[in-house]
Amino acid sequence: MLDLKWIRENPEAFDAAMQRRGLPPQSEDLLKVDAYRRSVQTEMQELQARRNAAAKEIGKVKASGGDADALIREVADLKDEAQRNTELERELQETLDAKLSVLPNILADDVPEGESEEQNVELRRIGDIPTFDFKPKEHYELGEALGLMDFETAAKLSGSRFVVTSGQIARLERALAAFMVDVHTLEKGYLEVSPPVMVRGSSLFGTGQLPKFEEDLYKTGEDQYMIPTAEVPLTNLVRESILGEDELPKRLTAHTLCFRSEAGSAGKDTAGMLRQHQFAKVEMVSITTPEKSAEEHERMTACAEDILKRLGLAYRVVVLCSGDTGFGARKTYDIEVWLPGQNTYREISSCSNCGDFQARRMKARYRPEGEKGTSFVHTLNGSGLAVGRTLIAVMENYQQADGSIKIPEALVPYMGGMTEIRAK
RNA sequence: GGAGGGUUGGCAGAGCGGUUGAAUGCACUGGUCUUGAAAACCAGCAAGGGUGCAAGCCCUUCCGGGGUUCGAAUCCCCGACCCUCCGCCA
Repeated sequence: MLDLKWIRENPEAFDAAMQRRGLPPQSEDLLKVDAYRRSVQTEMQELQARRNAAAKEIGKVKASGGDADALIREVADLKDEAQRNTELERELQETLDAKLSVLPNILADDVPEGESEEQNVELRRIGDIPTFDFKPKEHYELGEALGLMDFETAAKLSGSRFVVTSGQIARLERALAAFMVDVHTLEKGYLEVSPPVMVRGSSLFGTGQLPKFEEDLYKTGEDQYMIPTAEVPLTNLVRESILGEDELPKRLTAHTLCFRSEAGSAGKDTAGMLRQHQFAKVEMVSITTPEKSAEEHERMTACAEDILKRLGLAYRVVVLCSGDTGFGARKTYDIEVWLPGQNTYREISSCSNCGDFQARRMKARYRPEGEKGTSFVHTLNGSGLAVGRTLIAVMENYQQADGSIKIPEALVPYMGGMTEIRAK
């Protein structure tokens, strides 16, 4: 949510910011409603003040045994007027909220201009792309040949975009998640959290998935949804709270399942387990001060990168351009891992600095040391990493000519000492 | 699912329908004292919003929404959540 006061004071900057998002200028429309709302509010407050004063007066008169009838009649009139005013004010407030809640975050100054992912800017490539003296297969070919990955049965059970893994592939996925969480908690200072994977609408509003992106979510009840990412419960952990500056930064990580309806991506990545309705992800969330959030963004991205480095996977980091940056983010780094089977880089992590955008929506504040009052915290989130996609990457990058898969060294302890997966 | 109890400021915890935005304690901030610190003592300390150059003034908020009343944290109704007991159950 954007700061209306800021829009009021910087209408041109606001319109320019929206233009970067491909949206028409709308400060005029917004501020018109805002000005009207405030005039109604001021009027209402004056009525209220008069009513309060009269009510107190009545109390005094009555206490001293006087006759307060005239005053009582006057207040009754004020009340009707105030009622109508309140109604109008509420309508205007709702209009304003509806408009504000679908406006995307203001992009950071250093986000490159561009319309689509084509204009994302590559920042660095790390690791050596592996070479094969045979044609590398895609993960699902490998998995099916091993008899440990079954899409047809999954479709029978659940429909398209599901998979059943088994045996050492299932174990490998579990090992990956455990490895990631261990690195983040034992080495990077994140607190492991096991949050609910079903949340209320208000939580989704807080992180920005609602009201705009409801069709991407699975709804399980009147006001209950499956989470599309653990960013939602983790970030909402601080909703409606006022933290001490000494509690920041808060670094949280969780290994959870995520659920996405993938509405609108029909026909995209239909083969294999690249794009599923249900997938595992290790998520990182940081709650920081405004001064520290940019630095924290780099740190978080480095934490995600470190997982790839330790798995010996080649990757590149891109900064998303203005047209590709998500609704709630000021700036986003995508990490793309090399997939030999596809002969290309594919997204495996996305690290975003949301600034105070989510904090404003969920009223998450802190007390800056040495200052009076409170400020909104900054929130960041990043995958560290998408577990299913990491499984894909390991399978494809560590495949051997006979269809077996070597286990990356870092994972061997998590695989009970096993060094490769091969068909029996 | 059935019965009852609860939800008050950063936390704990009072609160008769009428100057209660809310006692008290803790925490926090400033000061006195001290070589320094601790302790003790004194003082300050809710959030959001409107208006104003400013000082300030005003409004809202005691889980949320309705209602009663001249006036509600206090009374009534609905909802959410929490707790206890019973039933069912992974």
